Parts: sequence; structure tokens; C-alpha cells
Amino acid sequence: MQKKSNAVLNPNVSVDCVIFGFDLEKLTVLLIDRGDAGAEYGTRMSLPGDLIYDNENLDEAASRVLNELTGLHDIYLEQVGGFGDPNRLNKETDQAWLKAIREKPNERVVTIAYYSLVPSSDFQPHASSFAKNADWFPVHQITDLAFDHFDILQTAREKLRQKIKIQPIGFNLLPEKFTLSQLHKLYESILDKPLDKRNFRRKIQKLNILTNLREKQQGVPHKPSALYMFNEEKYLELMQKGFDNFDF
Amino acid sequence: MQKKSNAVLNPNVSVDCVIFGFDLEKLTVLLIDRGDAGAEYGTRMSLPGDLIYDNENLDEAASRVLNELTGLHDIYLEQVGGFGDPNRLNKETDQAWLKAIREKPNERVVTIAYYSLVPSSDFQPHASSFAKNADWFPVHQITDLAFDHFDILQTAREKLRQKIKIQPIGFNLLPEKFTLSQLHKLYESILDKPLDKRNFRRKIQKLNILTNLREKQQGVPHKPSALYMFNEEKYLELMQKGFDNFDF
DNA sequence: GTTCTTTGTGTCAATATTACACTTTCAAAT
DNA sequence: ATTTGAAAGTGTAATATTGACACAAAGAAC
Repeated sequence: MQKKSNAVLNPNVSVDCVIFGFDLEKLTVLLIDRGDAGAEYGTRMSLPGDLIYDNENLDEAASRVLNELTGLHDIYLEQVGGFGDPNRLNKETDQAWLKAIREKPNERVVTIAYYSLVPSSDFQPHASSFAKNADWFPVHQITDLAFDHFDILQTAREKLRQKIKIQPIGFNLLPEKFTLSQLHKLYESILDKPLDKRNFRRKIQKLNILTNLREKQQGVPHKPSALYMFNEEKYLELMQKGFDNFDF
Repeated sequence: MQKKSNAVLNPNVSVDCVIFGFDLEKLTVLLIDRGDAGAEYGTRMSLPGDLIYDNENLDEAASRVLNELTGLHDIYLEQVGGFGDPNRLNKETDQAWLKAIREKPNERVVTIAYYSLVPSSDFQPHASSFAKNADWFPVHQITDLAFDHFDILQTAREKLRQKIKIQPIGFNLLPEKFTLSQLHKLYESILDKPLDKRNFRRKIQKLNILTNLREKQQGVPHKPSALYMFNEEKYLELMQKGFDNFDF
């Protein structure tokens, strides 16, 4: 899934990825610091993205961008949609930067945005040899980004909110073993509103898609929590019975 | 909103529109018959679409395509997403047709799909001077289309199903005055499943977004139905109170 | 053993959902 | 004028879901 031999970049179409993570407290996004001097901090940061190759489809292009940045494979990916304002690349600071990296910096580029869900534990920028200028940022702290990426981010958050009400994809953001409190916080972070603890637990338990590992957290300075796993089998059963609403 | 002066077509990006209608019985789609001899009936039909101009954004391009075909303005439009398989235009019959109409028939084209909702009464192809080769087809009858348009259609139907559970956009498919039975059938057509009459009525009435016009149908050979209008004001009130689920 | 912190649990009232059948009103036909 | 056919319109009871709410239990740190 690296750059393909003989493949040519299409000058008019790119993909951009909103890579969501969860630090067990807040929803985060993986951003790249372009490091250009002219731009202010906010607009210096951008989503990872690239022009597409002429022999790859859009999902493949998004997977590639994700893989080139993080080294990860088989990550949850969902399309957000196309963004194609004719002036989306025309901010001065963005133009300066494009001139440095693109053969044809003035081409109009329509981008297809994706979001992906990565267990933060699977990718720690500082420990990795990839992507020295990439890092996780809490979504709440982000107020501006390069190009139209802030807009893309907000749209991706909205899609994620919608999606999680229909499918329990949140598990893709958690380590394999997790506590109900972590899951609770994750739902609150995504939906951006508080959820009653007891009601949340009742509801998620009734779905019957969690396996209680009968294991406890170790070394926490308070009552240790039970650990759970997502049970894909039971989830698929549930879906077959025609379920379509998690509705938290 | 006609072709813009000095504007140039982008060879790599198009829009395609899934234009939904409702004949008061079934959900329909506006398709174009390319009329090419080589292709079988199904694959001869396509969604209306066009390459984008370099100075218009994606929504504008979709509105333009819709307007050029139907003459209509201010129509409900929603993006479905990007479709970009490298081989999406490579079926033989499609290639033959592209050679007849495009300057560069072999260019790779990524398309951004939209769906729109049109009250069928607002556009009758036969009565119109536009689009002599376009017509409404019941979505259920469609088994194949040109390019990847069948795939696009199915994705658009799914998006519409999702959307109507969250926002009462169905009114865009009905004439200004409509009966509860028509609304009922519309929901059944979109969700593709039967809904209990009494429960449907109770639920939609409780939302309190309909105005009873205190008028009756004329000339029907059975008990005439009361006529209703969608009340946008009350709908906006409802939304502000933080409502997000119609869930039929 | 005291303190701090987080886990984990139940009930009740209000609301929402589901399943289900008969009467009414009109036009058309006789 | 009466009958017929066809769709409109209406209520209830049983069940399930939601939302609001508070305190005891478990462990680590001191």
C-alpha cells in the first residue's frame, strides 16, 4: 500500500483524513504541523491528506494516507464527503505552503474527506519513527486549521455523532479491554453532552454486546473497575434481528 | 445559473444527481435515457450529471445540473458522497457513449453524488420542453444503470432513509397540500416497510408540525381526506428545543 | 485506620410503543 | 333513492423504555 509503481498523481482530487483518537478522557484528532513560519499556530496545522493516484480508488487512497502517517493497517474508515469550494486552497499561507510541496500549486483540488477511528494506544507519535511533526490534539482545543480543514473536522464530528447512534463503532477507539466508565466517557465526548451514569450502563448492558472479562483493573487508587471486551459475534446477531438505533 | 462565461470544465470531477420524486404511491427517480443502440435497456439509463466548472463549487454544480434538466430552482439537495473507482467509467457501452460526448473520454473522473427531492407535480417531463429523454421511474423497478449509477442510487436511498429519521424532509416530495395517507405512503416508500396507520398518525400529529387546513379533498369516490400543510415555523421551534429523532 | 476517589447498583413515575377493528363519508352504479 | 365499494378516521390496553435520583463498597495512599 505504499506509492505504486508507474502510478501518477491526479492533480485535481485529494483525500484528507480526520483521524480520531481517545485518550480515555477526551476525543482527539491527529494533526500535522506544517511548521511554516508565516502562518499562525492554528492555521499551520492540517489534516493529513494527499492527491490520489490514478490507479487507486478513494478508500484505498485514504487508507494509504493513514498508513503512510501511522504505519497502521485495517483501520475503521468512513467517508465524510466531498469538499470542493473553488477557493478552498487560496488562503495566502496555504498557497505559500503548497508552492513548496506541489508541482502544480495552483490547480483546483476537490478533496474527499474521511474519518477514521484509531485506538490511541496503537499510535503514539513520539515513540514512533514516522510522522515526527504529527500529534494528537483534543478536538475541543482546535479553533482553526489550514485550508478548509476546520470545516471538514466539524462535519466529520457530526457524521461520527450520527453514526454512533446507529452502530456501536466507538469500540474502535478503545483498547481491547476497557471499563464501562471509559466507554461512558467516550460516548459523552463524541455526543458532547453528559449522560446519566446509571442509565447509560443499563442501556449498554441491555444491548448484550459486551463480554465481562471477570478481570479487574490493577493498581488504581480506588475501587477497581471490571474490564469488558466488545463481542462482535453478539453484535452481528443483534444486527440481524433488525436493530437500528442505539439512541443515547 | 446557466453555463458561465469563460468557465472551463474540470476533466476529473463531476456531479451526479439522484432526483427523487413521489407519484403519491411510490418513490421515483428521474433518469435519462442515453438512447445508445449498443446498450441494454437498464444500462442505457443514467443519472443526470456533468463535469464541474472551474469556478463553481460542488453544490452549485449539482444545482446547475438539476436546473438544466428540469428548469427548477431552490430544490432540496443533499450530498451523498464521492465515488471514485478508477474503473467506474470503463464498461464498454459506457465508453462508447462517452466518446460521443466528451472531449477526453478516457480521463478518470471522480464524481460527487447528490440526491434531491422534487415534488413530482413540479416537473412533468412530457409536458416540459426540457429533457425529452428524461422520465420518472419507480425506484423498485430499477435493476441496473449506466456507470456506477446503480450503486450511487442505492447509497442515496440509504442516506435518505437515515435522514428522514432525523429531519422531516419528506415534505419536499409532496405538493403543498397533502393528506395524511399520502404522507403515510411516502414514509413507507422511503423506509421500504409497512407502518401501522394509527400509530403513524398519532406520532406525526404529536410532532405538531402540520397545519390542518380544514379543507377536504374534492371528487374522490370515498370519504374525502382532510388536507394538511407542513408548518415550517413550528418545525423550527421543535428543532430549537433540541429534537433529533423522528424514528418511525 | 482514616481519607480519598471512583465503581457499581435499584426504583418509581412518566412516557412511548405496539397491536389491533369498526364506523363514517363520499361517489358511482343500479 | 338505495346499495356498493373504497379509503378516512378514530381509542385502548398491555408492555417497554426513559429519566431522575443517592448511597454503599473497594482499593491505594497516607
